[in-house]
Amino acid sequence: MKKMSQNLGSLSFLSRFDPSEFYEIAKDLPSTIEINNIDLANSATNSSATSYDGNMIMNNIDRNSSYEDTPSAAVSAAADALDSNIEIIGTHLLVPQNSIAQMLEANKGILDSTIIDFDSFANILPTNNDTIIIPAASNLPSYETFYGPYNFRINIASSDIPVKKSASWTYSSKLNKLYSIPGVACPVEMSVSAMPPYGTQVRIMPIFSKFEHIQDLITRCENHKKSKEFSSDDFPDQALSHFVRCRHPMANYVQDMTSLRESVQIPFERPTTGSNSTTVLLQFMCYSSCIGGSQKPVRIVLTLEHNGEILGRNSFEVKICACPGRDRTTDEKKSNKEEKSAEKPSQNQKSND
Amino acid sequence: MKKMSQNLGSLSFLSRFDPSEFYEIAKDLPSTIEINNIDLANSATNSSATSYDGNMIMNNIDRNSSYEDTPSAAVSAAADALDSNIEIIGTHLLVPQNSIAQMLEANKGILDSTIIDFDSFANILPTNNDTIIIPAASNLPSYETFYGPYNFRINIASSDIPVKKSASWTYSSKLNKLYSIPGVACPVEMSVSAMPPYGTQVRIMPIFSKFEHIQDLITRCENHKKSKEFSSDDFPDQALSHFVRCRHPMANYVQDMTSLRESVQIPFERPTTGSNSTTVLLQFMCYSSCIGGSQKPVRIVLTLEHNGEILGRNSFEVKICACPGRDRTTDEKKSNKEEKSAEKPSQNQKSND
DNA sequence: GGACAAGTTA
DNA sequence: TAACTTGTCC
Ligand SMILES: [Zn+2]
Ligand SMILES: [Zn+2]
Repeated sequence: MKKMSQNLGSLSFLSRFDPSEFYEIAKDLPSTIEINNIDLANSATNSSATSYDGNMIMNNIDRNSSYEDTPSAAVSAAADALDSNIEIIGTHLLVPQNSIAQMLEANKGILDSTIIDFDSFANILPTNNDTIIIPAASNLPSYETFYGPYNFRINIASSDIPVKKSASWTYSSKLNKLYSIPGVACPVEMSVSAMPPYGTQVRIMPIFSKFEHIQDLITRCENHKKSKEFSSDDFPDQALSHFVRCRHPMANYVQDMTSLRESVQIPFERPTTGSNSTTVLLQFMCYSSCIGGSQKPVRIVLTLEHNGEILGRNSFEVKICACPGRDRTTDEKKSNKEEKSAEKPSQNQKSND
Repeated sequence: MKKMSQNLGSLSFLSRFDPSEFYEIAKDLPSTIEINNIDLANSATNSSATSYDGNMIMNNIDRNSSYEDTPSAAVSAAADALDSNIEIIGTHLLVPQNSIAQMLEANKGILDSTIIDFDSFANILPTNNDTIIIPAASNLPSYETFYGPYNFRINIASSDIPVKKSASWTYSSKLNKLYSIPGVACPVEMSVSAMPPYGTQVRIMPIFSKFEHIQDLITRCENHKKSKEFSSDDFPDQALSHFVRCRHPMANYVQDMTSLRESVQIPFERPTTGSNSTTVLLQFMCYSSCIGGSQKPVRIVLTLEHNGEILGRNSFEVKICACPGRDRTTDEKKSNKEEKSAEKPSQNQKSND
């Protein structure tokens, strides 16, 4: 447990951090932080839902967490945090800038190194009982795009026009959304500008992208888990309950012990000579309607990881359905219609992506 | 195992049997019959799909069967039987009249008693290898209406007109079809003209009514079985997988060991003084769409039983759905439309009920 | 690929 | 209760 003290003044440069720059600091952040005695209710920032300027985003690192409570306790802790003007966006904690900034300002001396080691704070901070426990990374995953030091990117090749109604999968680059029939292998290309260290892996994890559902786990429905439909027998038993499968001989189906989230890991491999991207084949083993339907959009998050450090992150939305072509056309028509009606101002706008 | 011989002449009165009359004979029929050496391919009767006149219906009795094979073996045996001009209707075996009639004619002497004891045939029949095994009652259930010696009848009270679109259940007497939201207790009235013997029970069993699906088992889908939805905790564990629940303190949730079919049994109770019917509350624990959808219509069969003997049988179709009122209206409109178009002859008519 | 069926949302 | 969503049939 790391602790930080309060009332430390202002460090405005923190609000200009972009995610890639923040990486060097964030990669060694602890996954759980206690903040002592910060009077969050008095923080001036009342951030709107669409603009986070003036706030500091603290990136949670996906590693073994010291947050040992049950998921429901985590949710209630998260609710507490929200009540205190701390907003949770993916696995990020959005804390009013002046609070964090003030903390850091008073301890400028220890910010000289390029990597902020929060352990350094341990001995200068008081401990008392009214602490806010911020949930760990494993409870609230992020899908924020983060190319990282190796410029990790993904691409899904799709013949956009015309949309083949009968295709078993199709990708809308306009919506960054993949449509597929369950069990169909969809190719996702990954690229880096430089080869990451040996042992780097790609984790593929499905999450609900809306904040209201982001804490819900995604797993196959009981009906499809029990049925042989979509299944081939060249998958390990662990894959049975996983919504996402990866057609890779070294695919490793894991479940995080703390968050209970299921994901697949594969080694990151150098592209074959002459190509500048590696293709991974993903299969989705339930209909979107099995796991929440249209009101719970699903995102597939690919993270480049090395020894638990996040080296990059990309994501795309998926809809697994019986008629990918039809449903993509419907979505794109609706999107076009919304764009037109967005030209005249309306107060009820949702900004997706 | 009972056996019957061949080439026995004609007994035309058998074709005039009605189900109630047949009861006295049928109640002691063995559940498995082997027919030896009958040249079914040469039987003259080529019964049409809509008329079974001129055939004899043998009622299978629901008791411990000597048919010990797996369900799939039973299905293939049934298919063999069908190939041989024996048709299966519910748990009834439809055998060309001349075959059975000929068998019985040659053994007229043993038909003198009011109850035909097929054991009497045992010593006059040859045994050899080319036998047809007819599946037992437990494999193919019947839903044929049979009021029986106690005039067992059911009724579902429904305010027919106008159809309340928002009702949680509604009954169409025109279609003899109950529409209900899952988990809703629907009242079914049972009546008898005389009180059956002590220990008489009512068995409630769901079956698919179409011949193509009648051998399929009906059980709750895995999703609803695992979910707490629709469930109250005042039901025993055995009820969990049952599609039909009965709100009766003595309800007994059973599964037939041979057929694997699930059903609920309750004691048959005398109506409260002043009433001439007993009401039983039934709950249906999955959507019809969970267990096959519109192409697999479901019937609820209520049988009055005493020591394994069938004393009466009634049934009604059910559709368990989210909008009972809407779907009933749709069905009745369609039914009206079909009635009109049925006035000009068409060869593709399906006679339901 | 159109039309239907049927759970869900508003 | 209407409209929409979305799996399934034809
Ligand atoms: Zn599923
Ligand atoms: Zn169900």
